[in-house]
Amino acid sequence: MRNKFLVIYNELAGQIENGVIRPNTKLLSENELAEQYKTSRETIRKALTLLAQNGYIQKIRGKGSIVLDLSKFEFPVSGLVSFKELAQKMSKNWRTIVHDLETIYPNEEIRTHLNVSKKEKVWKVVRAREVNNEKIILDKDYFQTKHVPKLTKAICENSIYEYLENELGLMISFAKKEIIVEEPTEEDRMYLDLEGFHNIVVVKNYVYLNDTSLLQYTESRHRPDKFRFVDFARRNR
Amino acid sequence: MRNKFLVIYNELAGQIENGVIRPNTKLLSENELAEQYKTSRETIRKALTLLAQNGYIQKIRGKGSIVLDLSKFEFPVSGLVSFKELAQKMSKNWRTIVHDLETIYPNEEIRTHLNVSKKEKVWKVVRAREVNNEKIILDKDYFQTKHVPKLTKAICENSIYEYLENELGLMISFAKKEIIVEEPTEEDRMYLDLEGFHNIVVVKNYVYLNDTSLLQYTESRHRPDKFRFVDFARRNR
DNA sequence: GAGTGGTCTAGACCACTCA
DNA sequence: GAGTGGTCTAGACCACTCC
Repeated sequence: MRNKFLVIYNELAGQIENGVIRPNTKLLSENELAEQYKTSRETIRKALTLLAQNGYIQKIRGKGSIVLDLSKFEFPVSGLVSFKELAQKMSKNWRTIVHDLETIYPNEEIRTHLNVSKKEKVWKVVRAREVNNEKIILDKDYFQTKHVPKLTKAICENSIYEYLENELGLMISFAKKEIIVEEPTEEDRMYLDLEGFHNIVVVKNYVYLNDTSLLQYTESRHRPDKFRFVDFARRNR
Repeated sequence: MRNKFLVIYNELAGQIENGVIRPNTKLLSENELAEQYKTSRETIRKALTLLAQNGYIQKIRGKGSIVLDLSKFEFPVSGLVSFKELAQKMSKNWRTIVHDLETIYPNEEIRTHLNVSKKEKVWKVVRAREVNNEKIILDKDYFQTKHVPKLTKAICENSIYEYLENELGLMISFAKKEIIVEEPTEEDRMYLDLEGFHNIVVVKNYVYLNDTSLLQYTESRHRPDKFRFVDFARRNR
């Protein structure tokens, strides 16, 4: 992290999170910050733009940058967050149970989702997520074998994301999420503690790499009472 | 719209949408674009960054900017989109039925959501949304009266957002969305065609103005079979 | 009118990709 | 090594807010 603007971003973000810079106060002006960090104003602006995009501040022309009250916006987890990160943040007791881990010749549905040919094998991973002794999420993942040569039970029980990014060096760049509600399937009833719920919240997730190729298709199937999705949206213009 | 980078953004976005620039091809390089538009490279970069953020292109260092296949990512409506915009985009038959339009002294729940005092009145608007002759969404809106002095049935039947932004000149800057699933209330059963569904998808929406003050709290209650939410997330770094 | 953030410039150096 | 996008600079002018 030798990017100047990232260093400044992280320092300011940390100070806001720790209350060193208090909500509803104004940040130093861009010119003052440029002087303080001995850098150009454009670099400061890059850091502040990031802060604004991530919900730390609100920039107001002619006035300054106001520090937002983070506690009002807890967990803008919209983006790309793994179950492990999330579970740890909420400091819950959690466990992952791997029900299936194999390479398969995909059926037509998966082929269209993953955009692969009949002849290509894909990884299929089925995992149940248990939080506070209740199995409430069923994750069905499909990966391109050309990007993921090896996968073990241990990796699936920990975090596949960590493995892909840190071990394999894959660069995940963007994802498309779709949220819908369905009837539970037999598989849902088998692997989850459904307790009579009549619906399942399905989060379909398409994960793309830096070179725009599709890496993964995931269906995350949530028990409706334990589902919560938070999104933080800014007007672009 | 005299911002150079916005003009360039809109021109390129339009060309991508209309297929003039085809998916999976490369954009001209930043230097070439700077020359073509007779501007500096940083300005081109601003336009391209916006294109990338909105899912039009993927920038790859050392290679170039690849045009993404928009049809794969239809409707990245995540952000701040009104029901009217959405319904018109899907070109469905739609209708809005206003069930309630009044100013009230808010109860405690609304007071915490809107962060107002006991003495302040707020607007309460209850509307059912009918699409293809089925009432599938119940919208409950609460507005600060200090920002919205007047509100009529006609406005509520059309688009409150349009009124706030175009008539009142309010500058909406960001919103926090929360999606959960609940049991239907009596009100849901009364105003919606629930047809035996046991759950309601609730989208809670907090809308903030440019000066960081809270304008509106909305609960959008969807029949689960007609609910669909699409989100497009980029890794920030 | 002083100060703020928003836009724009022309140039520099870097890290990366690909032939 | 030529070309690409990523970062950074120092300076300019603008639109806006507030006194």
